[in-house]
Amino acid sequence: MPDPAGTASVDEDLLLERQLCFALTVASRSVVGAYKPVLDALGLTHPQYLVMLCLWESSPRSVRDISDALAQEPATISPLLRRLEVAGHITRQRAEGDERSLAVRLTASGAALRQKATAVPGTMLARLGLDREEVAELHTSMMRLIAATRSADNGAASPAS
Amino acid sequence: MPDPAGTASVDEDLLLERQLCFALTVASRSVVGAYKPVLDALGLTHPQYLVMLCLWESSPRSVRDISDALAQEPATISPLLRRLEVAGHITRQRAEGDERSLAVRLTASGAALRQKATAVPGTMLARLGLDREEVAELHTSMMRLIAATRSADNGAASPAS
DNA sequence: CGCTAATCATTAGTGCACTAACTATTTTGA
DNA sequence: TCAAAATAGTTAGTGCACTAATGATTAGCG
Repeated sequence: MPDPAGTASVDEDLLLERQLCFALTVASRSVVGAYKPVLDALGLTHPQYLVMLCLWESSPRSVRDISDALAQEPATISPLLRRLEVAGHITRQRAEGDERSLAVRLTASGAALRQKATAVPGTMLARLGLDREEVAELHTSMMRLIAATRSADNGAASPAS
Repeated sequence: MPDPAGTASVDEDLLLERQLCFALTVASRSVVGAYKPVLDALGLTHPQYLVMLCLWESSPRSVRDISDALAQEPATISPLLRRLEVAGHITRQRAEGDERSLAVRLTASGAALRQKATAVPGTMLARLGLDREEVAELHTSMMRLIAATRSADNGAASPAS
């Protein structure tokens, strides 16, 4: 059984491996955790903050539109929007042209929250001790990873059909 | 402290900002999602896979030991271990020396699963189209980010500006 | 027109991750 | 020695993220 050249790296891969996906999930959780005290001041969770960023860019948007922008399922966004409505930041009403679609719209309160949020990015850069250049590098790496998973989905999913 | 030179970039930051934390969370979800079909063949979720990696490295471990290794709360690990026990991969019994502690131990089934898991790292590298060098670079970036959040927790919490 | 397809949003159900509160064991120190 | 503090693990409760199924509305086509 023991292949001198190959099996040695297989065992190491089960360690190295842990560093790849593991470091990524820990980094994600850690960064989101670092946002928490800052976003607590706004009364938002991190996913809710991302939705608000979406709406601050353009206000009447459908659920599908938001879920596409955030790369999440509509089923994930739905209850999240309900909480934002309860908090008074958005309204939810059926769209005029298409009664299937929902028009998610900022309230005055939701629009006003944007002013307080303008301080968040700078605060986070300071907290993490990063400059914009480092952030840009990390962003590039993440986008490459995301693109890699997309090609993985398309290419390796079902070659037999 | 509104700096006149900086105010122009504040609006842009609310877009750029989204690229930082947002790209990280999307990348994390995407990579975990890419693992799913591979880990489904082992009957493991991604967090369960990480626990098994832990135990394949050393078998009788306490809950606290595992939770430290994975940087998660014991309350997160606890129900996860219960499912792994139901699946027959581990046993849970009180430690001999300290009745408070739990000895989490691989079963024969759990140890055997390691053989099938040895193929996972190579499969994932191929699926993502990455080589070990790129993985190493990404890992370095993630570790720097994680370290940055740790210093953020320690340093920036108390001094009220 | 009327019937079927497709689309939009929601709900049900599973599993993760966290905080806070709780039980059960040590460990400690007056 | 024996009560208080510390430690180990679990449970309750909230929120996210996903898949699959449901209900409601619109679009397409014979």
